[in-house]
Amino acid sequence: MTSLSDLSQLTGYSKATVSRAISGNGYVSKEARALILKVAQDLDYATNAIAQDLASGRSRNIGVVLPYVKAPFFRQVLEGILEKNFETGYKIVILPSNYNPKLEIHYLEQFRKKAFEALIFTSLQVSEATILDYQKYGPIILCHKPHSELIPASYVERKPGYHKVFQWLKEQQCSKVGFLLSRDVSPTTSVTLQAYEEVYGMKIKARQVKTGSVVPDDGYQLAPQLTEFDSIFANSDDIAANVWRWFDEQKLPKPLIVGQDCLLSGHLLNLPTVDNHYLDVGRSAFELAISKEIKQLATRSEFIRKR
Amino acid sequence: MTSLSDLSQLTGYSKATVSRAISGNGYVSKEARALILKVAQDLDYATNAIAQDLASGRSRNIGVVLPYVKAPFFRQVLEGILEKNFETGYKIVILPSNYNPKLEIHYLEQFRKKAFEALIFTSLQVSEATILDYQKYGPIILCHKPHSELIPASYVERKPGYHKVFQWLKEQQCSKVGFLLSRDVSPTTSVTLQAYEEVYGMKIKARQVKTGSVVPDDGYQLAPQLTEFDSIFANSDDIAANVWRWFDEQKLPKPLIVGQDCLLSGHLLNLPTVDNHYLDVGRSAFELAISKEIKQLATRSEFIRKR
DNA sequence: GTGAAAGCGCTAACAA
DNA sequence: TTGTTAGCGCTTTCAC
Repeated sequence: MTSLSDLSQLTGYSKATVSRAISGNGYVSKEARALILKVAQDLDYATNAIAQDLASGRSRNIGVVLPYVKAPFFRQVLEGILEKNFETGYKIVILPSNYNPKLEIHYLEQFRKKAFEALIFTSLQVSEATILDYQKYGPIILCHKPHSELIPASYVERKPGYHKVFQWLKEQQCSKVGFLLSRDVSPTTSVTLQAYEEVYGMKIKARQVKTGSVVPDDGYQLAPQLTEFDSIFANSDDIAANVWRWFDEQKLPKPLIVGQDCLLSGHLLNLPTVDNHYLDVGRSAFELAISKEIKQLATRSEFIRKR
Repeated sequence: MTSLSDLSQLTGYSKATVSRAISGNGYVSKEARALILKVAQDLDYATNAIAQDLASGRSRNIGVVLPYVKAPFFRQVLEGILEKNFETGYKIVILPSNYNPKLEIHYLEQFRKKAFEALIFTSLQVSEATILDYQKYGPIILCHKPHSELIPASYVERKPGYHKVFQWLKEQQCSKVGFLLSRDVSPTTSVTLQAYEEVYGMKIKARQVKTGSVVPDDGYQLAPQLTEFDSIFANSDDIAANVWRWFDEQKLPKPLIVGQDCLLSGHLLNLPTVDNHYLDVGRSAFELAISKEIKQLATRSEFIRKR
């Protein structure tokens, strides 16, 4: 555990000179540098990152709050963040929230204590007011469209892709569209239903919508409730694929099944899908996190009919 | 940016008393505490995590080195780590290596500078000698079986599961087994071929083995070279599924295809698989990281014929 | 070119 | 119960 003082003592130079020699900031004579570096080498000296952080007042940590890593959305957003972060010198810290607002608050508190220089929320349980509150401690980025204009965000503009989906389903003469969604109320849910209503020009009926569709197997579990439809819009390829599997096993005629997120499962079964470009969401979220600009970046989703 | 000193000045109490009041360590009179906490509240005071780290000499960071997050192995090991870490107070820092030894060294150097209290390598490019070298700075855990007994590790004991695979293939009268592997030389490769040779009692022939099978699509690309086999052992369900897809598209009779890792793709197509329990590998790796014990934990793989 | 000294913000041993 | 003091290890002015 060699420290700067040790080097200072052993070389006879002051801590300041040693610091300069080691860090390379400021003038040091050739001989001094040589000696100091040599002794440092011999003693296996390394600067203490924590002390540097304290002295410079920065942690270079960026926290990424996410409920879990399995889901395509969270996984890919994370991937985008890591990609952009590559070799920037920031450390990406994973903060699992499990959708628990208490935990989110806990992370916000750590943020307040300067444990992180920025926070990226891939999912938010606490209120936007709370976020607005904590913004004074640094950049907090959301990964969905906030109500407030004052919160930086990087999100998917889903409408365009969804419109295309429903236009296509309409062209295919589909008149009974069923929906698989995760929750009753969520921004994604409302934009989905809105797009449908705009294209089909009719209000959606409650029975068209099945919620509780989160993990792949939910597709299999919910499929029996979908026999009345001629088409299904699922919230993920993995789920869509499991709907397909149920119909396949039952030897029932299959409805048109549209998935999302361009996953392997959908590819294998040749299901149409929506590419939501989550990677880009992650990339932009990272940019926002280090830029300290308050702006909102939208990435447009894209309907992929054939692959 | 209120600091302890500010509180000390404003309340008239010493920094020590304020520190005690805030942290809850040590005696403070009711009145003192009340006053101090009130002023702290009013000033929106928060202890500085970096300063605490410096004073306590710990970062509470654990670095996880991984080439990328897409692959099931890395993703699931990470998941296991995060799960075990949940609410321990450690911060899990993702260190993408891209299989680049230079980067690995870079992270080891940060480790030396106390940026991390422990390091988990899910994949290792640098030599074990290098790891042995850096061990003096703290625990470094590997996620494959090391040659040296002196390096803590959590890994999959693949032999048992693989044996079962080949026994089953033999029972099914498969006499021409093809292999899809990522690299020519790797611990996994050799254990795979060894298991085959032990069960079949014969040397493997070079033409049975196709390498360069890494991402799902590689299965599709390599499939045309597999027509001579009556069975295929692939290194992942995703890859196995793509082999299946190619045969399906060509309307060729399908060989028995065995995958690995219990992924959705294999499930959809009802392919036999090997569960390598990567989650457990991650969980144990984390335990090792905080335990500072030098031991090696093996998780046995498991053949899953029907699901 | 170099060094003294003052911080960064907090903790902890010891005294009072 | 509280305060004094001395760090933790490094950076950075500002003189010399």
